[in-house]
Amino acid sequence: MGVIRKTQSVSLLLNEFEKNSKAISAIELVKRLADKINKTTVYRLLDKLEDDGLLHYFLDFNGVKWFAKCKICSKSKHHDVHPHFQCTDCGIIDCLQVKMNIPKIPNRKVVNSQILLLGQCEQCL
Amino acid sequence: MGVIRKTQSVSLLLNEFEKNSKAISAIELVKRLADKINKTTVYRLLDKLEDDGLLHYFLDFNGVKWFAKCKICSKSKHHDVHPHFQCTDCGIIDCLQVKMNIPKIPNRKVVNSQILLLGQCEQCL
DNA sequence: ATCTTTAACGCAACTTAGTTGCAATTGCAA
DNA sequence: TTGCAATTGCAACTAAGTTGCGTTAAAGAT
Repeated sequence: MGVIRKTQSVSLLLNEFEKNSKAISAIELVKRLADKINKTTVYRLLDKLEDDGLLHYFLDFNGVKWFAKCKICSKSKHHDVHPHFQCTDCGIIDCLQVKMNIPKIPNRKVVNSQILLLGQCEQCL
Repeated sequence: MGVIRKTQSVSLLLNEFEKNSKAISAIELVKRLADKINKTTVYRLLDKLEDDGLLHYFLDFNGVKWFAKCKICSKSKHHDVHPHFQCTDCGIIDCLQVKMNIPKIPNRKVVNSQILLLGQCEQCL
């Protein structure tokens, strides 16, 4: 991985993330780009862009993969560990720019975390 | 849902959770019980036991469903919202009996959370 | 103890997110 | 503009989980 060519597919895909700052599910991306990019290519590009630190991903309440733009990540490591918020009514997901305190666990070494908060978003309240 | 009969399948399934207090993935349970209970039945029972408050479930790092015994849940609601810890080396998952502080998010109502901590367990350190 | 009801079960076929192998194409550097 | 490795599309596959339906078996009633 690492080097990535500036192909049409790459810009089409990244363009989807420029529209707004919300996260987008892989499924949704495949649908949106169905007539322009093959499903396989979408998944492969998402993996690559994640690997290169341009996107990060996480799983929603149903185990579906979502992607969002990285803000402070580098190629070598995803530093941008933050919670995500999913609205249980409309399904939308946001990255939350809040710090959460990860407790020390005796006899274990915690190196990463996945935090999904569920509830109702501004629109649905 | 609600009423559950004390069938052989139910006791076989619950018996798996009596062996120790670790969480078990649905996949693992299907495998372990393959020659005694049909796959469909395992999934249906897990759903029902979850519904009845005897088990709770969550998703691991790969989106796989895991189940564990509930300690303070009732039929009507899962109160037992706690983080889970998954070892990235051996894959084992524990329920953590620690309280995590869920931050208030402006303009949103947080009603639930899924927190997965990743790292190395006591055995693998 | 036997009957009756209906929840629970097994089986096969299905759904769907995501992956793999491979041949064809294309970006890009020489 | 040529060569070649990276990228892409296609078709077929994988695997977790679900659905429909006919059969079996708990458990209360007789």
